[in-house]
Amino acid sequence: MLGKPGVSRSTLKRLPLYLHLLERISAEGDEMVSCTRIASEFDFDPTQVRKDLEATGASGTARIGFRVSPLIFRIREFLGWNNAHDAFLVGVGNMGKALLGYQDFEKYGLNIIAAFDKDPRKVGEKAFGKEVLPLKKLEGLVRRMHINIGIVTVPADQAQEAVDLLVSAGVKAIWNFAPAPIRIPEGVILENARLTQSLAVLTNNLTSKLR
Amino acid sequence: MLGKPGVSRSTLKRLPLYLHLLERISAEGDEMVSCTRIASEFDFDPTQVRKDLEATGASGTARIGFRVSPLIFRIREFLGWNNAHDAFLVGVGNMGKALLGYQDFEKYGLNIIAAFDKDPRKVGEKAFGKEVLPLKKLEGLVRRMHINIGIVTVPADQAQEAVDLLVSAGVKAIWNFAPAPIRIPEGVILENARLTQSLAVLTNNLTSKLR
DNA sequence: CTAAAATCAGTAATTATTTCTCGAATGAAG
DNA sequence: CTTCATTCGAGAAATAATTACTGATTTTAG
Repeated sequence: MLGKPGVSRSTLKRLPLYLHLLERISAEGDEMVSCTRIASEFDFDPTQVRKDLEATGASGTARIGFRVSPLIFRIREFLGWNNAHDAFLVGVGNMGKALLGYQDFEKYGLNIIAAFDKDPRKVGEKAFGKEVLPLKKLEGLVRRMHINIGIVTVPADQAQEAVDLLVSAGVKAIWNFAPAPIRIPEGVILENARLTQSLAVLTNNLTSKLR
Repeated sequence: MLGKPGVSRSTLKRLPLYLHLLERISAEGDEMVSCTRIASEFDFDPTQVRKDLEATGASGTARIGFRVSPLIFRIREFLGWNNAHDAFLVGVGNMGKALLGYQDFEKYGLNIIAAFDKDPRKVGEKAFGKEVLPLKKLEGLVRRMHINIGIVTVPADQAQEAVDLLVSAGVKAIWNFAPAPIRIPEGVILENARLTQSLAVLTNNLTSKLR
């Protein structure tokens, strides 16, 4: 029902891929889908797809496959995307603004309520309909509004500071975009979303291809 | 000298982390560093760090560790970050703009030369000092300027189209930010930088923690 | 000069992840 | 009704990644 407790990171990262595909399939009117079909879209192994789906608690029927709509629901449920999580964002630079302007987070269960910045010139602005507040208001608002997620889009050298502030205010999870090693207390979730990691894979592949 | 040929994705993704740390260490004036120290910053296993560094072709001396500057150079060389790669970006939305405005790509060997967009209203603008050109100019310019990297920041339903255009123009690698399964011909490199994957890990961890 | 501690480097063991294999179920075709 | 092809599901095997172990090396301390 709830899906397995300890699912691997790799599986977790493939689930959104399946989800996007399933939504497209659903929009096209198909009601059933097989792991074979999903796998072929991504050049994955069908068994891998089946195991991934199994992890969410979904089950299919032989020869037919999975019903698309319940499968979508199960995956979203498993990822926690059916219920919105409120979040605060710290650091209204380019990346911060991009995230603030990203409409689709709603679909992914993420609701960025407000943004914070150190720079007084940025405070007071509205960025994509969201208010930019001074950092010193952060702590009180996190507590009062029971915010669980802090998104960190400040420069690397200010990242730990921003994280510490969010954590001490009571945030349960940090989504960090700064390229700096972050330390957090036991029990707080840290997820790093670092473009440089992805870029590293690309440029390494490219240079070894070119030489 | 050149580092091993087939290095795992996991290793490749840890290297930028080490690099950022090493640059900080270097800025603080330290000339030597041990794997033990690097590992402790990230709570990694020291052996893992040693193997990762080994993959770049670096070598250290017993009891002392690695010299910081040559190590930085080796990692950057291995990642292909010492020589700039020219890139075109397609899709000047929020994410596109964030990438265009990101100064630090220069450090990572990425040089975004120009941006392209379908929308005539966006064409002609300058986004962060870079010109926004109409899509129909893309093909010719890729060829003429020998652009190797295409960055795709269009909506999901236009992603394959944008990729096809870039690939047929001769781009060797695609850095895709759109949440859609992309098909590319053999020999072209595809690297997906999808925030939703990272978010999925976070929200799943958070919901299983909260329930 | 010797002993001790720290670290690299190479190898082995462990663990995690992916892929393969097989039996049962189901619908379609003849 | 029987046969066939497809798929799920469960477990086994294979592969990949991480972690542990051992010996060699080098500095520091006594």
